[in-house]
Amino acid sequence: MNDKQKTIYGMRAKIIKALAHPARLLIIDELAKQPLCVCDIREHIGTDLSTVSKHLSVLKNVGIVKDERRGVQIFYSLRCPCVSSFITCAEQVLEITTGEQVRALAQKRPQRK
Amino acid sequence: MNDKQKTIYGMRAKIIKALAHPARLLIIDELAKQPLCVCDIREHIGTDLSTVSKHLSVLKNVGIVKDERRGVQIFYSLRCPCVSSFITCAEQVLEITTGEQVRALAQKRPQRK
DNA sequence: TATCTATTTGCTTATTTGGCAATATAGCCA
DNA sequence: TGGCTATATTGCCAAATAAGCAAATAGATA
Repeated sequence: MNDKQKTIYGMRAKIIKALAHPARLLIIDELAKQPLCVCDIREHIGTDLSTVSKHLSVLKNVGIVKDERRGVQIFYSLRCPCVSSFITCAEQVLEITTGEQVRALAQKRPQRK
Repeated sequence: MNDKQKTIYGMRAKIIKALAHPARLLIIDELAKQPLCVCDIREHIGTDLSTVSKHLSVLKNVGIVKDERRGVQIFYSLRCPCVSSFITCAEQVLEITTGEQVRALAQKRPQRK
């Protein structure tokens, strides 16, 4: 991996890493429906407000969400809706693997290939 | 976030986390072209063989790749090609953000909104 | 100024990563 | 069959990174 590749793949990984957390995936799911303020999101996640804020800043730093102040509240929304496709794909991987597990369990007898 | 959501989003995050590393993204990119053995991948990445093997096991554990022995070598391939779309989406996010940075730099004067 | 909302900072704990060395595994050949 | 070799994996450690909570800080509005 040369320097150019390191840069490119490093930047991509940074974005994907920002999504690689249960709370942040939930945030993405909710923001895909509508923009929300921090306290709204806090209710969905159920952790400390500062934790929510940190997750949002992670997503904001890599450009996945944007924020906009409306009075005392700050609303977040998706800047790039395609991130929802991450979840779809993750679901497909899950289906493939769990599907195979189910089939493997069902095949207690030697299978005819 | 209730228990069911924790499970669902946890599983999804696990899959996405498996992709959230520069070396593993490069592996995905290469495997999208053709199946490769560990030593082939090692040449692309340029780290210790054991490191490559670990990355592959991370991908295998979540079901993103599968392995198959051919003679003395073990070939890895994508089990779910949709993971390539992660990279495409990451590119889009990058374009949006870097595009905005470029525009922001170009606008040294106050902009008419 | 008082209050409501959100962010930042400091700190501890937990997780991830990469390299080295040791170990395991399968194929191949005498 | 038994041993040899090429290939791949695992264990262990140190360094780097991330997560979560709590307290302090900032910004808007009445």
